[in-house]
Amino acid sequence: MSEKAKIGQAGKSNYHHGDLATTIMELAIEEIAQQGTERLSLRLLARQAGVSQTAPYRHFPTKTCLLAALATRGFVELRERVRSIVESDAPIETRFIGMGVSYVEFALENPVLYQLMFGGVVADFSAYESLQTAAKACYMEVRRCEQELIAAKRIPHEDVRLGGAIWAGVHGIASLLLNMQPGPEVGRERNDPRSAVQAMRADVEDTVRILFGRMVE
Amino acid sequence: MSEKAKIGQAGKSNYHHGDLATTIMELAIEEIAQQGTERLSLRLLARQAGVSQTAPYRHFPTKTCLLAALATRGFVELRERVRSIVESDAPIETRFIGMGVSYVEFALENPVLYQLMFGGVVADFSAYESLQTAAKACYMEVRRCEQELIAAKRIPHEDVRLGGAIWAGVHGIASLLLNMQPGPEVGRERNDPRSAVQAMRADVEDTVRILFGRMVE
DNA sequence: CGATTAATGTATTCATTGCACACATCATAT
DNA sequence: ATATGATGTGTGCAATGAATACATTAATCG
Repeated sequence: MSEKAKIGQAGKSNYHHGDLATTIMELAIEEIAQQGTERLSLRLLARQAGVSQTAPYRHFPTKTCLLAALATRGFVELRERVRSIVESDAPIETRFIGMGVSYVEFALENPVLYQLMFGGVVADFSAYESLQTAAKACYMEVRRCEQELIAAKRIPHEDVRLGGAIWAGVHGIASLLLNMQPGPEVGRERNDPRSAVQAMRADVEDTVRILFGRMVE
Repeated sequence: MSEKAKIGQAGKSNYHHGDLATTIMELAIEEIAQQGTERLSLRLLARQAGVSQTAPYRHFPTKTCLLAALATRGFVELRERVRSIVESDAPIETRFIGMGVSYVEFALENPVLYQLMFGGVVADFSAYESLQTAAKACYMEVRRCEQELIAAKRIPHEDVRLGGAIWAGVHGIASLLLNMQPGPEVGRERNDPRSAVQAMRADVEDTVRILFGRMVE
């Protein structure tokens, strides 16, 4: 069972690719990063993978299915990252801020995935069950962090919307950093939104603290 | 000059449509709301507008140009709305919270526009100058609100990232509300992210206060 | 072992799309 | 009135998403 994975690896039969699904996903990420979601074409990915033009459809019956799969993977990975922070044994204040920082960092490191998760390209989340459960699981980690804050009596626990507000905060930072990227010519004007964005990126932790300061101190 | 607008209005020549550009934009919004950005087709819009299949290209040389135009309009309208709040003569605390609320309300009322503005579909903002300046102008209103808060000595004014953080907050709320919409079957589980989202939507103002509470009190 | 079967990839086909190009028609300003 | 620019039309083409039928392989089980 451990050896079966290297099927098409060393120029063998060449009929079966070995792991087309993940290969397609990886190529897709690259392609989206350069061309955007609109111009992405399954056929091109197939060509790049050195495989029949319709082979990818075996794994992703629809272009949107591919995008949804990518988004799902994004939620899984983000959850993993957030969890590793929340479960560490630092004081809750540290973990809380750290969670926010690592959340934003994930977005910065995986811009394509993050955009797919929240960019509305998939439109109907509920049409893809695994996507929906992945998103839910991801949120539950954030929520867990919130619960611990409450338990530590640092905040009044009657705030039902607190979990959402926390998520909104980190998501907002991440989304802005991704979407308001300064072009090659960096505007240095006083009121240029991009300069604010630049400042935020320069020190994500500070930005998180500005937003959540009251909750932890 | 005031009568020239009703050109193709009352079943006249029918050759010139009168105002194809805005008609296409409006149809596009509807279509995107139902089908999503991917499935949107200029040809379909043309058919719906009762016009040649390639006519829209006269106004929007590219599909992405149409999307960019929509996003631009979104920024213009959002700016207008935010400004009307910020410029009123209520105390700054009220205007600040009100700004956040009206920002979120705009997103809820214009989900398609908002998604186009921040969903990353347009990818290269800097390729469309009017879009970029509209976005900048929009941010400047938020920023203006921030400056007034600072002037009122309510917050330490050395926070360069404050403007960005404020924007991130409202944007995060808006984006989450749009993207985590509960499906027909409303999850009532304790940890369902959608229940948090529902709570947020039920009272946007409270949510805004939770996030920005410290800044205004 | 050897045959069955499910997983995976291929070949072919079709309607639709984005977009380019040349042409038609109108509105207006000179 | 007429030249001119803005707007709409018609045709055509390459590329796409996707459906269908077929080929090849790997794994299972007698």
